[in-house]
Amino acid sequence: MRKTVRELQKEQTKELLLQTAYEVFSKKGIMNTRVSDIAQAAGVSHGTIFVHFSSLEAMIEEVVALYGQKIAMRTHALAQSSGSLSDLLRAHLCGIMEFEPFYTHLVIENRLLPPGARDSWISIQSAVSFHFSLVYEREFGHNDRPGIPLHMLFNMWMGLVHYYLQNGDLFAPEGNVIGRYQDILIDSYLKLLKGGMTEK
Amino acid sequence: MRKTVRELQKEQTKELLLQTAYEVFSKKGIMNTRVSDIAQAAGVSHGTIFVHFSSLEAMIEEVVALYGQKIAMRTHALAQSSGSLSDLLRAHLCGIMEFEPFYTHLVIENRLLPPGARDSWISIQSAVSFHFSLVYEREFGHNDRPGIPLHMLFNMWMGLVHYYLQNGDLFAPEGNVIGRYQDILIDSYLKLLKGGMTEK
DNA sequence: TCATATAATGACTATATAGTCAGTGACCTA
DNA sequence: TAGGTCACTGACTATATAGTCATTATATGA
Repeated sequence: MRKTVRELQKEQTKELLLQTAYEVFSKKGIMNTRVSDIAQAAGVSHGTIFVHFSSLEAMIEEVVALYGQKIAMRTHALAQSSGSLSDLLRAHLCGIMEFEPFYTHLVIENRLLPPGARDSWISIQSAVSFHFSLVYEREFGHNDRPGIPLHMLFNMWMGLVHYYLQNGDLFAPEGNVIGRYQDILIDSYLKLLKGGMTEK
Repeated sequence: MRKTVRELQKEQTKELLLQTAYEVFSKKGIMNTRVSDIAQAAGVSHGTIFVHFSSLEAMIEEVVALYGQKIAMRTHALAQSSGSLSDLLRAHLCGIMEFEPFYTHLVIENRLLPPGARDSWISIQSAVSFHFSLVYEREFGHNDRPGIPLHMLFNMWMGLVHYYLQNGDLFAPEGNVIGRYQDILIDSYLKLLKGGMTEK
């Protein structure tokens, strides 16, 4: 059955709301955004939001799910062409950089978001973890760092990156934390990792 | 001039409010706590809070300043007796562990707190940074890790620890993240650090 | 063409909660 | 001991804001 104009416009409006919410969240933070902020930015009335979402929480969950998936997909795509761990880390940071303001608010607020949003957040991490393990074992095997579990190496990388994003107001008040620090982050991490380690 | 009973009781009440707020914050999180939660837990009326604090924000700032200082002092004390970096990291984690629920909420919420509270949070980090640099240079000098700035090594440690605390709901749902992971955290970090590095 | 369905509207309601203030009784001091 | 002071009370106010719903205007399709 063909789509009527109405159905099409409804979809467009919802699309508009999701994207507008993403932009407002990126700028103001998620928990600091009011329904009216989004309505106003999208140029629709307050009530329209609730035509498309059952509640603000539901809307947050949907926005985070949608853009979380975009982030994961993009990271996935960039990671495909990574031969080395160095490439992968750079791909990871590139993926983040494309969504940096929003991603940063997820880093800052993820524990305070509705449950579904936190789940989406965690699946982004999982996607990265998958590629990290893959590339790491291809490059080094898994016995080169006896006593340090692979997941710990992954957690160190994530911890480092998120630490910089979470404290972005100190590290790069203009906002481009990744652009400014990606080289030193990757370089330092790899030097530490490879200290005394032989490649496969 | 001697203190009157009144003055004394006023001080006691304020003390009680600060400590009660600390406890409620530790349990419920800071931004999720209402004035009435604290009043009820302390067994005073709602209005009493505002006899002692000009606003909820001011109260939060004062609580975080007070307990932030306690944490810093305690860490300082524990770090004094640290001969090696290993000792220092353990001291650091011990210091955190004594305040773990509250400290965890600072990790999770610090970017959303009133400005003064964030300042207090940052000074805790500074205190740790100071000891870290001191012990590190004593143990290794500062040329053993060419190409990795000392502050980056510090940020990696902090990033790792905070990553575990921030995701404590995944790592240790019962809450004792540090107790459960301190050995592996210290061990992994030091192994990574010392890979191929000679001591001074 | 017209009766119906529905996306959008925005005024309205319900609720949560920070902060105020007049009142009270215990303490203070002269 | 008497009048004043002040910590404390809790009902009250002000405000912000999520969510509702009757109404409107437009598209649908018989």
